[in-house]
Formats: sequence, C-alpha cells, structure tokens
Amino acid sequence: MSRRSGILEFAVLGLLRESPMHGYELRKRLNTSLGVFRAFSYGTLYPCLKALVANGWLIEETDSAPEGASAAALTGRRAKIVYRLTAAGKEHFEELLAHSGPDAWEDEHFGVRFAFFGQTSRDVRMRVLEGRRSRLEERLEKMRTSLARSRERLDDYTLELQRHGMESVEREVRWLNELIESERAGRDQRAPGPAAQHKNQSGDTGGLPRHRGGSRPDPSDDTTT
Amino acid sequence: MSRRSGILEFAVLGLLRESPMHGYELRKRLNTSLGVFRAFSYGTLYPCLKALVANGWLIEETDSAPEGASAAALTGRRAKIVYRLTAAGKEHFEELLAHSGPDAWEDEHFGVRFAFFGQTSRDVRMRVLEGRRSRLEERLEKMRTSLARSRERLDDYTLELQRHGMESVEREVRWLNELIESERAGRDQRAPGPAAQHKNQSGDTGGLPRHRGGSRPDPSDDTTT
DNA sequence: TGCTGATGTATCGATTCGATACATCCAGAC
DNA sequence: GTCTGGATGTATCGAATCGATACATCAGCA
Repeated sequence: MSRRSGILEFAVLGLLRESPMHGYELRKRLNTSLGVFRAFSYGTLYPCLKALVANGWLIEETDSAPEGASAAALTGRRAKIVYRLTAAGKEHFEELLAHSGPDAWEDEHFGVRFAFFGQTSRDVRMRVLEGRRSRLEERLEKMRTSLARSRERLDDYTLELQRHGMESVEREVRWLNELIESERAGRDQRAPGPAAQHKNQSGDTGGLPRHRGGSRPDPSDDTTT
Repeated sequence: MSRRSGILEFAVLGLLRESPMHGYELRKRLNTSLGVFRAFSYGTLYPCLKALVANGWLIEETDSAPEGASAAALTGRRAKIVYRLTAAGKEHFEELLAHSGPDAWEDEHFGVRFAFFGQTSRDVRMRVLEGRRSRLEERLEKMRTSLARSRERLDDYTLELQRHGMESVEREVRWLNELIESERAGRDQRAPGPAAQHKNQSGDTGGLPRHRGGSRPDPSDDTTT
C-alpha cells in the first residue's frame, strides 16, 4: 500500500459514497470524472477493492435478478458485483477527508483531494491549497536554480522545454492563488457543508491546479486494460 | 522493455552522445535538464545501462587514477563507471531520432523527443509536433464529450477540475501551434543541422508542451532513490 | 577529529502496469 | 432471424517500475 494505492483507496471510497457501483464503472469514473490525472488499471483496482472489503469498508452485493424474480440463481448468472460503502467505510472516508498532511498536496494526491473538496471542510481545503502552492513554489525555485546553472550548455529546444515547464508551474500557482483568494472571500459566507451545489455563481471561483498536468495517458482512452 | 524503458533508452543514448557520464550524473540530467517530466529511479536506470552495454551501444570505462598515476589499482578504488557511446550506439540513436511513429507523441515520449529536437531533422520535428497536436485534440474532444454527458451531476469543484484540465490541454495545443508555425516560417532558412545554436532570436519560438504536465514528482528533488 | 552532505554504484521487495482471457448483452447489418 | 462488433463486466499474470536502502568515497567545516 504505497503512495499510490493510498489515493486510489481514497478515490474509491469517495466515489462509492455517492452511490454503489460496479468495478467497471468505478474505473471509468476514476479516469474521467475525477479530472485528467491518472489511469488506474484493473490490476490495481480489483485488488484494492478486495482489500477495502476485507477491511469492512465496503460490502459487495451480487446484483442478481435484474428482471424476473426467480431468474436469478437459475441461470447461474454472471457475477456482477456492486460495491457499497458501509457505515464504517463512510466513517473512514470522513477521517481521510479531514487529514491535511503533506502528501495531500503531492502530485499523486492533490487532484483527487481537490475533486472531493465539495465534502471537505473549509480549513482543510485551505491547508491543502496552501500546502500545494508552497510545494509548487519550492519546485519553481529548484527549476530556476538548475536552469541558471545550466543555461549556457543547453540548446534552444531544451531551453524551450525548461521555459515551458516553468511557465506551466507558474500558471498553476496563479490558479491556486485565485482559488485561495476565493476561499478567503467566501469565508463564513457559504457553509462548508457537504456537496454544496452553488453552481458557479458569478465569475468563476478560480481554478484548480492541473493535477498530473494537462497531459496524461488519456484516461478516456478505452484501451481495455 | 515496455513503453517506458523505450524512452529511457533513447534519453540515455542522447545524453551520452554529448559526453560520457556516470550513472549518477545521468540520472540527474534525466530529471532536470530534460524538462520537468519524469523521475527515473536507479532501479530502472542501472538495468537499462547494463542492457545498452550488452547491446554494444555503450561501453563502460572505469575512470581509474584520478590523480596519482599508480594510485589506481593499488587502493582497490571504488568502481566509478563512466559510460561512453560506441559508434554502433551513435548509429542506433540516429535511427531512433529518425522515427516519427505514433508513440513519439505519446505523453511518455514527447518531452524527451522534443528535448533532442536540436539533432532531429526538420521533417521529423514537424511530424512529431503535428502528431502531438492531433493527439491532444482527440483528447480534448473526449474530455468535452464526457464533460457534456456528466455536467449535471458534478459539483463545482469537480467541474473546476475538469475545466482546468481542459484549459491546460488547450494551452498546450496553442503552444504546439506556435512551434509548428515557427518551424514553417524557418523553412529552408535555417539548416536543420545538429544542435543549432540560434539562441532564441527575436520573439520566442513558441513553446513546448509541458510533457507530463507542469507538475511531476519533482525531478530535482533529491530524495536519494 | 568527527559530522554532514554530495557523489557514486547497486539491489530488493512491493507495487503497478499492460495485456489479455473470458462472459454477457444489445444494436444494427445483412 | 441471426450474426457481428462493441460496450459492459470480472479477473489474473508476468513484466516493468518504484521507493527505499545499503554501501562506499570524499570534501568541507566546526
């Protein structure tokens, strides 16, 4: 259960909180709804689901008898497992939501955390946003240093690569600034309550930092895996 | 030797073409000079180096006797292996450079390919740039579709995540457009020759697409691994 | 003197990927 | 009518990769 699967677990719990789902659908959601960030494979998802069930956070229901009442057991229907969040699972997810430790703003986690900001308390949101920002600023600093050190021996294309990379990070920081700003502005004004549906009021709230970048393996790509 | 190691091989060969290096330095370069894209671990790099040596594309030289002439073998000095490109290796790299197949514009490859554009022929550059662009446009299309399908049931933060993701990709496309533009403009005007040092002439050439996004595991992060 | 941190090579277990097998169902072509 | 392709759906396996760590040398510096 390394860095990665931690966030998978979080995402699965979060998605199932909304409604029970099949593994298949879960994977699709993971790779589209949750922002362009990461394509988890079945080889990762199914073991994760099993682990969550073993922990008592999920239960699996075989959705038998889709039509006729008796047809169910008769035909020896295919498995079709629907995963549902248990009370314990919900509680566990709530705990995870409340964490705002450093890894919440690492690349692998931030996008998913952000996707569930709707059910995250305002102060945790703030901490994560600010943590993310300082993380990126550190990164920028390092990029600047290393660029300064090596500028001379680099050719144009490499330089352009560097420049563009930095610009992207800078853009992301600006974004975070807007988001933080708008969180500050909205203070005590809007309840942090779960799943607020305030539908993009006036301007727009700001923006979210592109998680793993605007380019990833193409989550919506239905390469079976 | 899956998708990934293919590009590692390419990058290693390319870096060693410039000058021989230790594995350690190689890794550093991989994670900084080559743009913010990917942190390869030693567990991947060293096996890769061995494979390249086995193929005859590299030779390893133990850089003995750093100071005194005889001190070398005496103390049983530490290994310190310098990798150097062989003629065969150089030839192989040249071949790789000439390829412009679909995977050249996949996320994992594009950044590295771009970093070596200095020694890539103009038409290959064009093909890769255009391939990349259409790849991203496909992606955008899918994102739009999936967003349209699910817009209603998504909360603000999720929506914002989507929006930002798309915007990043759009930005990247614009970038590619500028790059393609400027490649077209410079046609027959500047020799495609290796490592052109035309130092960012007037405006700027355009930009390169952020490879794995403006945010990656932090290549310059000296977490030993 | 001894400490710390950069340089440097190397490996190992755990995780994750990518491909694939297999099965069901439906819609549209023929 | 039935056949075929594609979406849905569960599941596993070998290979690739990661992340951590061990180990060793050397420079600076307190």
